[in-house]
Amino acid sequence: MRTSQYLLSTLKETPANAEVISHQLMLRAGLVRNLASGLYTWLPTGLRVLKKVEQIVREEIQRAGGNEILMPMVQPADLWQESGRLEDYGPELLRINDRHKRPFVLGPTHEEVITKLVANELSSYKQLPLNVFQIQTKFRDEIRPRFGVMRGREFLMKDAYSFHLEDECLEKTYQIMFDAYCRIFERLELNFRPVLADTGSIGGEKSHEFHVLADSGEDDIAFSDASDFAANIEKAEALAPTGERAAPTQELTKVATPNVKSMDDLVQCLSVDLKTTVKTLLVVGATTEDAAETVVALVLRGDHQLNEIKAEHLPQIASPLTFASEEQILAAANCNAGSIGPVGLNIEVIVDRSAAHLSDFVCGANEDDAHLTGVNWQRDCNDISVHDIRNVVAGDPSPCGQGNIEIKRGIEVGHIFQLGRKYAEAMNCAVLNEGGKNQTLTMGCYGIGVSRIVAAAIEQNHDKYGIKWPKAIAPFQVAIVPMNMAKSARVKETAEALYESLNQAGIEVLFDDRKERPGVMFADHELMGTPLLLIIGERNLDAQQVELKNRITGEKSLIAIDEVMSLFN
RNA sequence: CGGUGAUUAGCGCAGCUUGGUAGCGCACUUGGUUUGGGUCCAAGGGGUCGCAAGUUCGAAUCUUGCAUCACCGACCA
Repeated sequence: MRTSQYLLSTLKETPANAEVISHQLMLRAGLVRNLASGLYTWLPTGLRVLKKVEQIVREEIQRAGGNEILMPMVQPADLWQESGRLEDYGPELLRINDRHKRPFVLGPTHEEVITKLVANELSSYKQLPLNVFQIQTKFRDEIRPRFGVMRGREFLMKDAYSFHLEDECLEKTYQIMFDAYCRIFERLELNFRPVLADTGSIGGEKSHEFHVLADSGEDDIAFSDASDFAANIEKAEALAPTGERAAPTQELTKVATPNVKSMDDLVQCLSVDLKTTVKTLLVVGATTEDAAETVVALVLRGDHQLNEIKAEHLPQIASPLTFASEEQILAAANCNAGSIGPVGLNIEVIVDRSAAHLSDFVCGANEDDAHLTGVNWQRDCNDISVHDIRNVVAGDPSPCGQGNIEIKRGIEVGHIFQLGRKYAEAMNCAVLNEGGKNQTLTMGCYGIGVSRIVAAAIEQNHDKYGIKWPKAIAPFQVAIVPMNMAKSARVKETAEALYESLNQAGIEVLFDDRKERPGVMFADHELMGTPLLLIIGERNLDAQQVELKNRITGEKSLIAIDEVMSLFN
């Protein structure tokens, strides 16, 4: 490709509304352009990268036994009615009507469509297991699209689905896909980790996320510093403190704490360690039939954070987790949010394991501007249940039993689930088993965010000059950069000849035939991240040499023109 | 959806407080100059100042409403 024929749209200045580095560089290097919130056009350079990621994903999923298909992006709402997700999925699901006013949705995922298809196509256990996938545009009407293509509303995703008669078989395919995912991210040369994950709205039993480690990531990942253990913080278990709880030594005392609204205020006011206090949060309880909305108290040590996922998994608590309103708080605790405590509270009290291990602690008195000190479980507050409801923090013992927790940020680029029979049951997806009886299938589902990977790769591979593509996904393998070609016939001749040979050899080469100054060309190629530059100038032509510059290492060397082609063998 | 902020040329911004009919840098076009790291000189083109209403002799500027975009929270590949 010659730059004179190429849509090379680089920007010198950073667009104002791009926050993270990958978004800035994708705009500056001319990979994408914004159309509307969360919607992006892929320009030639970006599309080249996207296609390469897509191809690597395709090859590895095929190697793992996947059959590629392509399902419509527009799906009848009826199907979603059938699975129950028309209501469950919420406003992220974009609903549309056709000209006959028939309801459709824009597919955010394809469990319904594929399950329906398989239900129709398969009739015997002999056809199992089956693994099918597609690489398709998805639409999710995200509440807040951000960070460019990292969280767009429209995005490219590889989604695979496997079907099995028995759970053991699903388990096997799950492992095969797990391995395929590892190979994919290895080929992409990304620094990634598989982590234990919550199954979220898709539902199911076992689940791993694949995260690319980067500070700009939106998820916190908990690692053990002594083993392979890694889990999304949503999922990472906070172990109960070891040893017996210390016996009470203090009297229960009410102290005045005027204007104390937050934990910080409390620590200031009473000069106590945050770790010897507890905070009490009121949330809406699970609604029972014909009963009014109830309120449940959650008690955490002052320095800990509530893990909303863990909390909403408890049967006593409404899902999604909802905090109690001011009126509900007043009604349940007789005070405002800053002074709630578990002592004498007339509602269900759920205490975190760490908070439950405290003795002689400080808490709200259920009376404005007052707290209790010297509080002790059992003696002062008895009717409680203890659960793990907090986020792990760095330094906690790892739940795997080895080492301590470290926390890093990650970008979720893949997610695999063992779905079980949820969709197969809803969509009536069954085959005849060996005994000639109808048997509902069990399913796995496996996603990869193809467009998100492009952004994630940049987050991990850039410097102050621009993108440093991993070789496997660079838009071009090499760029020819001639110095002052307009004035030097020799330079032009050499550049044209090299371009011709590289093209002949099927190497993706970008020939910078613009009439630009060298600095402009260097800057553009560095921004775009082409791994190799062939710099052709009068300076080295007498010796029949050209200069080779490696974008990744920054190394420069001279190479005989005759040797150039051998670089690509 | 809640909180915050923005919207003036393709991009980045100034002008708004104190109303008088729009400017800077980059990019673009033409001519010259320069040619191994974003040259320099000169001349040019390009703007319904997000939209609508109001106040006023007069609105980018003041008022009100709306829209869009972004940031912080809940969602997720």
